[in-house]
Amino acid sequence: MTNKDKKYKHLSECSCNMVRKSARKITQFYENSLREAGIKPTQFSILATLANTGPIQITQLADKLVLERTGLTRNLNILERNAWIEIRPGEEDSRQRVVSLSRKGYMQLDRSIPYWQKAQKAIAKDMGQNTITGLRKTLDEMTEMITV
Amino acid sequence: MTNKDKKYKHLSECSCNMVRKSARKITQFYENSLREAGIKPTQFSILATLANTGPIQITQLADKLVLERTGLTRNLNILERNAWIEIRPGEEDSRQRVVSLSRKGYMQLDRSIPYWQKAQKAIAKDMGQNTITGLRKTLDEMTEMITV
DNA sequence: TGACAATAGGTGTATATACACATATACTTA
DNA sequence: TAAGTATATGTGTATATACACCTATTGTCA
Repeated sequence: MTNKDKKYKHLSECSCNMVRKSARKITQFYENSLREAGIKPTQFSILATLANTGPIQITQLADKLVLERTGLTRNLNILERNAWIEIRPGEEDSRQRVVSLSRKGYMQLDRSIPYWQKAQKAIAKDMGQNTITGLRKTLDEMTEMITV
Repeated sequence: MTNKDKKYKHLSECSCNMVRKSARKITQFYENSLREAGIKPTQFSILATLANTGPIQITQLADKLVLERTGLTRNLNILERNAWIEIRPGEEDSRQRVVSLSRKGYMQLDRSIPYWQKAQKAIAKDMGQNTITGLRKTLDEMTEMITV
């Protein structure tokens, strides 16, 4: 191996790339799983979060989802177009917009859950539930740790 | 807790979302780190891979990067616009296009490496090198395992 | 060798994501 | 209370990513 080869070898150990690679793969897998339900993973995660939080303002929702606020806005546009969510102004602060699941949104979420569960189980079976649990812990720590 | 609450609680354990959340965070971190070098993490990883492989055809490169081929094409357009890479037709098979790093591409890569290293070290310091190594192993397994 | 399958690659279109900047409303304080 | 600051959100623009579909070339086999 020449010096030149060595010089670039370690670049393949990029921590950023390792996570993104996996993210691409697992996203494809969940997209395939959810396709029949007519929903994308991002959209699913937003509906799921809304089902748990109830009505919530945009900045808070973005924070919960670890999603850039302006990115969330465009995601919400899609959900609103599908009538899965309702957005109304904040009652006390008119700058705010409060997002909530619509009846149709709950129906879409309920319809999607079995497909999501199938994907969840497939991953857990392949990797082992313990591995997944450990992975979640490590990734959550990483997500918490990084302050951008 | 009502039944309704319970019903949606487990959705927060989505394996897809846990990886994507981390991917967003760490991407932001590396984007910030690399900004001064004038390069994005995706672009950096492509240049780095090219530095290791030498001239390589597009499908093979996409495979190495675990990147969807058509997505790679658009990435390559940007790199070509910056004159960091050269693309020429395959010598034996004229359907192929062979990608290689240009002199300017090597220079850009070399200029970027210190910024990348700083990010790498920051993550390793925060998480612990052992954790990172284990994480890489698990994520690589996951990436390998998932067949879309 | 001509028809058809296989392969390499690009384009159309939609969603996802990021950041810089713009706007509107609320708050604070001199 | 007017001026300046802080907060909540949206828009412009670029990159990232996915899939369905299209084209061009190559390979195969009757």
